[in-house]
Amino acid sequence: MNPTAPRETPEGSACTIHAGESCLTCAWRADAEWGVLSDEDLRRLDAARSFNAYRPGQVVYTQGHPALGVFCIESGEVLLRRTDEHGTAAVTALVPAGRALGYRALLGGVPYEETAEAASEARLCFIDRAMVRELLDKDCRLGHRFFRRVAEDLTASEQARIDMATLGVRQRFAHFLLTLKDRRGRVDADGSILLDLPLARQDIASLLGARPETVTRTVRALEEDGIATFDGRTVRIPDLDALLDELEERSGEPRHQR
Amino acid sequence: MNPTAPRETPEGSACTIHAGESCLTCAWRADAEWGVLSDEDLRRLDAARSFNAYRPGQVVYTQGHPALGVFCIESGEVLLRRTDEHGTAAVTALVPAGRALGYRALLGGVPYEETAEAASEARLCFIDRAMVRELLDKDCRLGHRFFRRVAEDLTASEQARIDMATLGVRQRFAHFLLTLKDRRGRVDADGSILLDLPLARQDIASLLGARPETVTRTVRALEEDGIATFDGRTVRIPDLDALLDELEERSGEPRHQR
DNA sequence: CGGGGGTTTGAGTCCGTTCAAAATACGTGG
DNA sequence: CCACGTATTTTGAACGGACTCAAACCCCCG
Repeated sequence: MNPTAPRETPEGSACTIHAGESCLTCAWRADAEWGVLSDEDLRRLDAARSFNAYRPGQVVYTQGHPALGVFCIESGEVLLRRTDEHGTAAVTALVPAGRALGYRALLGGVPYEETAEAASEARLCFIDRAMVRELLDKDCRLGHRFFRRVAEDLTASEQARIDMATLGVRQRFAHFLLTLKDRRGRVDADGSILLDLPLARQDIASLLGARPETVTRTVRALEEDGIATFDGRTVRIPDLDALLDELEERSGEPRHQR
Repeated sequence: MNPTAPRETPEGSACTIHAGESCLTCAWRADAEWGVLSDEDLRRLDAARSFNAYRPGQVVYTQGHPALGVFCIESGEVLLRRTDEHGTAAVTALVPAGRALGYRALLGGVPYEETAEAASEARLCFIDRAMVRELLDKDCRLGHRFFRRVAEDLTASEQARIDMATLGVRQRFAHFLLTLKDRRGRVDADGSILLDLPLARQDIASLLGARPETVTRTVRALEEDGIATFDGRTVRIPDLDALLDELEERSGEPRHQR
């Protein structure tokens, strides 16, 4: 269950930079859980946190290890990978910048439930468990915010389960592209949308609950239908409406009752 | 989104019984979230709560309605049914006795995310939102307990997603039977295990992420292989090991990395 | 006794998988 | 900077599990 021993500090040898943004001026302050804290508490948070840069693929924390603290994604995206008791591994989420990581394990008092690794170049803050606990005790609202976040995650996970049962791979992939578009989509000179896939094909497949071969074929099919063109990890979407139409066509859907 | 107007009291016309178990002597006290409360608080909880009986299929609360409070399942089981924005309905969980219901919406400050209906004959407690809030404010540990519960639910939901992608219907069904066995399994005179299915075939299918026809065929296949026999809603499992073996055979499993 | 929903059964189809091999991308050391 | 070995991605062909559709069946209830 616990292949390697726990460590004292965040894993990997990412260099610690003390020059990171202040929590008070953080771009994500409004959305982040910490946003409920007073300026004074934020300053204490500021002083206590450390700041690290990660290269793509670098592990942030490992499933099964005791939770050392909470991470915040300042920039980049982080992949969550879970291995169950049968040894089956799957990507469970691609977490966007601005969100916290590892709070579930820390607040729940359990080891990390998944391995987190940087999907792209990423910069993360790390807040030690002692500081988190302290802030949590001081201001109950912080706990509420984290509760809300988990509740949202749960809703999202249940929706993913429904989609898995209801939608085909093509539709799930289209949905994934739209999510990416909202996060990191750019508009090209000719008006078409550009975005980069932050994941290897394999990991996209795992996230979608499909095999890599199927993803490849789906990509080709979308290209042949003029929905999108793929060049390496860059995707071009000439007509957003065409992609949106993909989601509507729910082929064989269970009759919704009442 | 909100088909009917919210109501003042728990839905349906279940008769309120004041003679229910006291929270202090509740069989689930040790497991339940309220277990962290002091005897004094438990007495206040006792006084404030109401107690209702539900017939199978009766709605406890409805998706989209504002959260009025938290329910506790004293006996019986409750089905959670979720309808997404496309109108696709799916059973998301079968909640066993001893667990709370509706806390996610209430604590998260959002409307109920799903419709809850009694799967079997059930007896539930209802705790008004005002009382929940009061206890929550007074004792932070209660909030922690609920956080833990949602975190566990999330882990379970993610596992279900993985199972959906990895396992066949037959294995998912076998897994479902084993869950039921742990909850409500009895041992017959001849040593075989007996249990009742608390759900209609349709709902089992939905919970498993399959069609009713497929469930029927799976049932037949299990009977032909001597794993279990089905008589209406009663299931007989002559050899538990044979059923357990079903779970091991993960046919085409994604190579687990590292 | 005649609905009516739920369940079962059958036949045919399709989507996604499996397996195997070729092609491409990638990182590393020379 | 190029050559090489490895990992990933792509392609092809064949298979199979679960789905669709449609009809028959059943049981419960009025």
